[in-house]
Amino acid sequence: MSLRFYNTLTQELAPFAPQDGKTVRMYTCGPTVWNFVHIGNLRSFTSQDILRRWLRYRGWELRHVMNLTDVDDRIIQQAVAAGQTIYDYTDTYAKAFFEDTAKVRLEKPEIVCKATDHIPEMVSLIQSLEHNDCTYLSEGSVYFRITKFPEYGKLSHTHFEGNKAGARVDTDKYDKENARDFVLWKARKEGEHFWDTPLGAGRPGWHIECSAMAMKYLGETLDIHCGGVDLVFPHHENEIAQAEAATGKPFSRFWIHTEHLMVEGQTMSKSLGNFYTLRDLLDKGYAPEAVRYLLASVPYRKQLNFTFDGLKAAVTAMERLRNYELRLTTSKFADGVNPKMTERAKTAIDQFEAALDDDLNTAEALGAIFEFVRDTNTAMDSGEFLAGDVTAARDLLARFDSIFDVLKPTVAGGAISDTDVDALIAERAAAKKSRNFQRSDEIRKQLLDQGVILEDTKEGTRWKRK
RNA sequence: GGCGCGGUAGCCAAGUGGUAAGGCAGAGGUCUGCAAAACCUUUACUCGUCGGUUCGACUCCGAUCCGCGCCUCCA
Repeated sequence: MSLRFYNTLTQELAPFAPQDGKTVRMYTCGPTVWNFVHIGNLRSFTSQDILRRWLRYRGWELRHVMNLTDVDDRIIQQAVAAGQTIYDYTDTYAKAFFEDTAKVRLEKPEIVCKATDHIPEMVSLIQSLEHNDCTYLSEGSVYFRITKFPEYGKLSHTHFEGNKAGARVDTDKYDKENARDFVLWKARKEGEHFWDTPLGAGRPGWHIECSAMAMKYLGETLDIHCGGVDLVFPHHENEIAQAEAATGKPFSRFWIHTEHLMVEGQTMSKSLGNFYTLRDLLDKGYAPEAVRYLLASVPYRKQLNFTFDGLKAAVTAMERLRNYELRLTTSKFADGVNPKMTERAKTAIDQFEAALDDDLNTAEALGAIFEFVRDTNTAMDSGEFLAGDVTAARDLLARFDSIFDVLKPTVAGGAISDTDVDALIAERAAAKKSRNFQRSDEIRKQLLDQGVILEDTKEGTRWKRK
């Protein structure tokens, strides 16, 4: 079976290939840079990172655009409260966003773009819509008239009633003709940041930035557009309306949405006290890779229930894989190649690839890896795993890690150097030889305090960082 | 009310018309100066509930209960 994804637009699993047969043009809705990234955000961004990596694994080139929303109501409020310009205010969080996402090893999209750098593009798109008679002016703001876009609702599969202007709503009482109409350009308000444009002084509505920037960098029809499920309506529905009413072409071929994350079975919210930023978790001592592992391990279309027990389980599971890699690289195996092992590795690769091809089934992909690990560990114990089998096993791990990226520990700055570790291990070996176990254990304890774990094996002592 | 996602062992979770992957936790064992690591055995006669279709369903159909999300800028 070929690579396929679930498309929100068609509500079906469909084979995927980029429209030009070469480069995937993908747009993901990035963060609103008004706060530190939380684990709910990170769930979405992690699933998009897995998608990125899998598309490349499958040989496609990638042109991935992600926006930073750096102007909206909250930002304006917060910036005013902090006595800063919106630029200074959002800069802090934009920087923090990339620091945080780098820690959980999210690849940076090929193009990252800020809303405030694309005001002319947005204005121009709104003008196209004006030209197509899809807009109207009300109290200085420009609105999109959804009656001009009959397909409105096709993404969220909603049939909106009462689309006839004035039929059910006394338009005189409202600034919109229809309750579902949405603002493209907001008239300037006293004390708010604004731009002087042909549309008048004001600032962009929420949705227009994505349509404008996506089309600027990716053309009128994207291959994939991603976001969290909460964005299906109204955000993505409105993006479609704006883009398609302007161009007359499909805005995106695939719409891929990540389900929400819950915390201890409940919606994550500040008021429930179960709201966690990545920084909160790292402050509690969890490795960023463990967070990544946990977020990646549940398929993206399933709600993920985040718990600290789950995070601890992720730590252990990840360590199991790292221990396996360590064993693979440090153990000595008898010469030769066991065809059974070669075959076993091939099966694992097939299963791994089939799982991810199937709408990024990460849980099943992990299952394939763990089964392989168990089987080959057993073979190592029994002596059936030979030196010539190491390459195939390492190749599988490399394929796995090119997607999951959790095997290499994050080494803190100022950590003890490899040579110092080796020197202490040598001293400990001497102590052990003279049966000075007190000194031997002392060294192990000392290294442990510095985040280094020693393991004695038949072939000598091996070590790893915590 | 409308739209959508889901209910599988203590927890997380895959799967499928043919008799329940994997991870974590638990129990017992092997190995071991100790500690790890690793392996073995063990933990769902059962897949929310009730009907139906079928030789056979957890998997298909119907009904029903429960959880979650969206339907006013929250990933």
